[in-house]
Amino acid sequence: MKPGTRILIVEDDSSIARLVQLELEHRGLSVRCAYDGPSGLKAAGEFDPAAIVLDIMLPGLDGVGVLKNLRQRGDKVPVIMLTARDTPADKVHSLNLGADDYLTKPFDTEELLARLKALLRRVEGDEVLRVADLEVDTATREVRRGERKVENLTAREYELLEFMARNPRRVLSRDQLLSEVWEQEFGVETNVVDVYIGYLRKKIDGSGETPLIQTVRGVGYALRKL
Amino acid sequence: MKPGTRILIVEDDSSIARLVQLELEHRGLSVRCAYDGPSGLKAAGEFDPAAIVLDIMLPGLDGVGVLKNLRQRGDKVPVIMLTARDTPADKVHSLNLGADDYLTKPFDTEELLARLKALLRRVEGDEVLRVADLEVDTATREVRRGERKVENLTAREYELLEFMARNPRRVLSRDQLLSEVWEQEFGVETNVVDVYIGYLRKKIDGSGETPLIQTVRGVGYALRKL
DNA sequence: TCGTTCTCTTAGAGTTCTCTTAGTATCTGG
DNA sequence: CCAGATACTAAGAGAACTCTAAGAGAACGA
Repeated sequence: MKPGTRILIVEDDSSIARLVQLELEHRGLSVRCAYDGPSGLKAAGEFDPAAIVLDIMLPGLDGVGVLKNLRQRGDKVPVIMLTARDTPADKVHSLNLGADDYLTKPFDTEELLARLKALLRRVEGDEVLRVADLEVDTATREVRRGERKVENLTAREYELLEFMARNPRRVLSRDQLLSEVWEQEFGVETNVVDVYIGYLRKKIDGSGETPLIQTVRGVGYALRKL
Repeated sequence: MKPGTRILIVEDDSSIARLVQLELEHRGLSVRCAYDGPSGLKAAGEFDPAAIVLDIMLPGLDGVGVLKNLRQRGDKVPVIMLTARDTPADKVHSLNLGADDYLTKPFDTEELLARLKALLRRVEGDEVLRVADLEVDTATREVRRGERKVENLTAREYELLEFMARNPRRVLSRDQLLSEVWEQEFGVETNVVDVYIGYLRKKIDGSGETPLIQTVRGVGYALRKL
């Protein structure tokens, strides 16, 4: 998530809104809050957020109404819906019409963060990362090595590769990879990074090409031409 | 986290300060403590730390005041705030003032370490150290001597070279190198430094170039053009 | 539900690195 | 120029590191 990315929270319970705001700002995001449907809609226009966290239950105009309105005026901003546990099923289903994700209250802030992150990644990163003749299309998650298309990367393998491609040439320590790709605190004793590097090598470097994934003994790994 | 990185702890509870100090020093960091706001400010100026761990509650001048002062005089040193209770006002306040992260007491030392590490990584950046025609890229750990790329430096060799490149022209004693690169206490009887200087010379100075690694008889070694 | 795929752990083999030892070379002061 | 001090080098043992195969359990999809 790029620092300064704008997030709009539309939520009538101001203490929940506040909590979420603090957590997001802590991550470097720029946050604005609205406390009812109409002002939420207005803020969506003026603030031009990269994503919206939208409560279903709202005074004035409810979340579904806000969403419908947004889509009608052609706004494709990604939206995460917050639904109370007892929200009728048909309402939840109607989310499929235009929400990108939803969360049931009460929710874990970590959970919201994770989904937001995923959502933003889908939207903000339509870059193609290039390292030597390796291409990683972050929008479609397609990977090519020269002419050859690399198929069947699993989710974890892809994330590892993308992170490395975002930091080309740099030597990345196992701790760094663990915390960035696996979101584990460092100090955990595991060799899962080594194993996944092995998997990637089979798929990326495994067809007689000059290897791009380098081991830096005693430190970690780097993605680069030798 | 590079060994020898200077960290300043400003915390009035000396037992907490002590605990943190011990943990950090154990990781090879160089730590100084201050126990009130004004002396914290002073230490920030004199000690020139790479990061500051700053308690909000302090006698004399509180953490927010210290931070404000630092920023006013243009000091961009990264700061982690320690907040006693989970007071949102404090969080927001300090983050707005330019704190880089915060932790709520009581906190886990591991947690602090993790955040410190992340912070330093963000700041430390990718320097390229240069001594004469020798280049040491600390991000990629690539080393060049003029046009020639120096390959196959082992971890220890690289660390020694990087440390010397960070202290160019300075004569470094064996004890100094032992404690900074090997993290050994003084007085150990070993000639491992000599041996590694020898390895480095083969790889750095070994191809007919004018030698950069000088022996200073009776004292130690220096990295410099003669 | 059942079978498949994915993730992560474990453990052992092979490799590379580190550091010690011991012997040789070089320097310096007298 | 010699003797003692200091620095350098080669070789090897043991430790540390990395890679891989195999498999258990979780997650996923039909």
